[in-house]
Amino acid sequence: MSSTSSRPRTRKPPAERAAEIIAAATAIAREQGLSALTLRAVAERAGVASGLVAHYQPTMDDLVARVYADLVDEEVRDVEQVVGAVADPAARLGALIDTLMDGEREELTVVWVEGWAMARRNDALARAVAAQMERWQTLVESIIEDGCRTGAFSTTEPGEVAWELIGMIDGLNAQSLARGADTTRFAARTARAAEALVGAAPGSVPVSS
Amino acid sequence: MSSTSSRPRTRKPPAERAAEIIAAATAIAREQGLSALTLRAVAERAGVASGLVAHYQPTMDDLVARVYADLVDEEVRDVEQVVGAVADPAARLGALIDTLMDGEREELTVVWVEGWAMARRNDALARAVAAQMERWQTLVESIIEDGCRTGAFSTTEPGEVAWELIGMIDGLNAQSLARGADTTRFAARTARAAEALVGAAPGSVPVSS
DNA sequence: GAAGTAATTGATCTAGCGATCAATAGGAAA
DNA sequence: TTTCCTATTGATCGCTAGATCAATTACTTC
Repeated sequence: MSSTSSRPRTRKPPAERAAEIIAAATAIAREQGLSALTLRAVAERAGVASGLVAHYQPTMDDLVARVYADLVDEEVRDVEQVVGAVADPAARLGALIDTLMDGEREELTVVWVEGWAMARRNDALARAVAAQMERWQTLVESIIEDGCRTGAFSTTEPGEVAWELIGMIDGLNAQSLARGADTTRFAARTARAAEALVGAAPGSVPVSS
Repeated sequence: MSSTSSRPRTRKPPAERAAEIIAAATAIAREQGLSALTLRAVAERAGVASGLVAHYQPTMDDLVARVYADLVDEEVRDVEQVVGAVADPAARLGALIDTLMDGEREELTVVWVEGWAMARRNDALARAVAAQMERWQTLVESIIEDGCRTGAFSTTEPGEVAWELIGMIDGLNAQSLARGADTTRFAARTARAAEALVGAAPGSVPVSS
């Protein structure tokens, strides 16, 4: 009667297994937020014993930071692509606002907000949050600089204005998360505010809504 | 040798004790955030057995929501007072931006951000967050309406603009929390954006920085 | 002064967390 | 085939969380 029903073992190359575990963690974070990332939840999702997760990710704090960085990195790349398809700086700024406020990013807003909150108790995550914010800032700053070069925009501090724009958009997304309201209807107004900040003519930054 | 060193009991009127417990919880939340609100931490702070906290606050979720509501309520009243001392609508809007971005409210920004994150797993807190956001919105909307009445502002949707302003300011405060950067230097720029949103003349909303 | 009410205590229960580790077994190398 | 390495397992440790409750005791009432 020694029917110890043990899980069938499948041995994989370490790199592959490690990738699977991170993929499982990323999927959980996307669906349920960073706070749902527990050792056991990730193990179950990956179809693996909890000890194996710990083997590949010695501390959960690091895994959370890694997943956060991966998710935001993916989003930044996505937005870079959307925005890169538009040539005119003003239109590009409009496309940025559009895509960041189209309501399709609520999953990532959860991650973003939880990142802010959890970073206070997780140093690795705090570093990841800071790093990803700077990626955003760099992206936005380059759009503003382009606009200044073509004369569409006019500001002496594109870097600071970029931070301000990011803060605004993040805040509006966080608010829509908390209120269950739609962000889309703020896009046009945000474009007007953005024009004031970058020194563009009123109405020159187009949004699709 | 029956020296069971038990805590000396002090019996108080239920209302007084309940108030003490809430005060202890509020102090912890202010200093360390909402996530530091544990049954035992509150009990220790209040100088009381853990069971007594549970006696007065049957669930921690409710206590967290209550503390959140109290803290934000206090802040709203404070801002109402600051802003109420200014007669001119444009100056009042400037005073609002000033006081919300003077960097003295980092403690409450932590509470605010944690509220967003924790509300997803705490229904009572979610309701409190929604309620407090509406208080802010009402406050800002009334300023905008005043400005429209005097002709200083011009917008057909003061309520929507109020939501937008709140989102912007919250986002910038959250950002400064995450980056460890100063919010103050964004105040002037935020005033420019606010002018665009409420339909005020550029430079008409004054900030002290 | 006695009796009763209820405020208060602290131990205890269940549940979940991250982390650790001896034991097991898959698969490559000899 | 046999040997060896290590990927993998699952039990377990220590800790903290919220919640529960019988026992205790301070205070009110009669």
